Amino acid sequence: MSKWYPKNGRVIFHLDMNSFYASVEMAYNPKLKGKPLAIAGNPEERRGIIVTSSYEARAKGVKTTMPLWQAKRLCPELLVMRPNFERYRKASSEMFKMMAEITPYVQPVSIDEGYMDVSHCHHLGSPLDIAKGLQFRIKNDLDLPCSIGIAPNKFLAKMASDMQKPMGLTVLRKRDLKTKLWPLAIEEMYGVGQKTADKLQNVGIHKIGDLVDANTFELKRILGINGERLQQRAKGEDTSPVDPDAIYDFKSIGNSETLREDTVDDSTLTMLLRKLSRKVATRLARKEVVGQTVQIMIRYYNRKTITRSITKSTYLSSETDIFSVATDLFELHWNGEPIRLLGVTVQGLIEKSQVAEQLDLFRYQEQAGNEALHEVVEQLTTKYGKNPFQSFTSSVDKDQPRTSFQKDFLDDFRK
DNA sequence: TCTGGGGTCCTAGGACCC
DNA sequence: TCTGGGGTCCTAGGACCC
Repeated sequence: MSKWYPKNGRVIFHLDMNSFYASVEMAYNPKLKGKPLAIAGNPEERRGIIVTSSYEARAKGVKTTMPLWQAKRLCPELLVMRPNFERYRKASSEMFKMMAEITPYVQPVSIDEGYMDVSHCHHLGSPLDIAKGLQFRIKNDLDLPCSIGIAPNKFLAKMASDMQKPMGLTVLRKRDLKTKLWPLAIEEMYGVGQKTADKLQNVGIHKIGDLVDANTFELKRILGINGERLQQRAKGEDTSPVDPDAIYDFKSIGNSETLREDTVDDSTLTMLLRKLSRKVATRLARKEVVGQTVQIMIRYYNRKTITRSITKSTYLSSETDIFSVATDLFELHWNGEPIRLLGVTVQGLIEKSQVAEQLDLFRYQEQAGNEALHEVVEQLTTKYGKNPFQSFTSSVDKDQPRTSFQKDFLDDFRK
């Protein structure tokens, strides 16, 4: 049975839904099938952008993040819908359910993609058969297309799922790297964006394969720790585990909004801050977490963006508290120029239930600490006839020379 | 008529402590 | 009179991904 599985090593799937939002809409309304369809953030707004588009739209040059007006110019017959997140969430949870029926080692990465570790699924057949079955079910039951990459680690699985779309099944083994991975352009590599691609091209690295032979010190000099990691990945090495719990320890919750028009109007900006604080508070409450740091983001008319944050000594989660801190930060740091976008984020999150525990622990430590300190001071006072700490304070305050009493104490102390 | 909104991770400097 | 080095926390910005 285990003939298909490596003796040492893992079998990882990366499942990626193809043009997910558009595909879900087509599953709901089959009349949309075969037509150029785009999902746009806010179709009525000037500043709407393309979130996803069907393959028919892509054929006309429509791309994700393209401003809507530009997409319509390229493809005048483009059908545009606004996102319907309820539908997408439902389809997503059905898809993850099907994955979880195969193995509990499922790591959701976003609404439409996830990793699976099927290293121990011998009883279900070969990896390729498992992947085929999963892809078939998702297509048959949900009417949604997906691509699956099969590889010995997450990075290669991710690259593999990208190689054939839509409805691709791609196996990428170590022995396939030379022909399937290394010839790809460097900007195709997961983890390499425009900036990194520019830096790498400047030193003659144009293909993923070029990374393999590159000098590691040189890479580290240019890209920091990421340079080393990219090289490891290019060599096909990635030990990061499939972590089903990764989605639970989120680190921040934030909301931001681009205004219809750039503005300096105080009441508009205050209202928006209030609205964003409320949204964040609602989401914190739903997840039953609280946070210690509040961050605001201001994007000005010229797209220059600043963030300002402050960490409080207590945890907060209410709309009132978040709004109050956000307003303070805003008033302190806004330079008065027209604003395009505002954002409010709460970071340093912990579970609500942990706050009480922490508070108890803190009280305990404080109390224990105070008791211990009192004891020490008492002992010292007995020994020297008076509290040495007090005289230290006064001598520093008044800039007086040390008394012989303090010298004694210090000598004693340093022993 | 340019370019959304949700995140994570890394870096780097300064404060502060030991 | 001049002085180390490591660790952690906080803050701001940048790169990347979906």
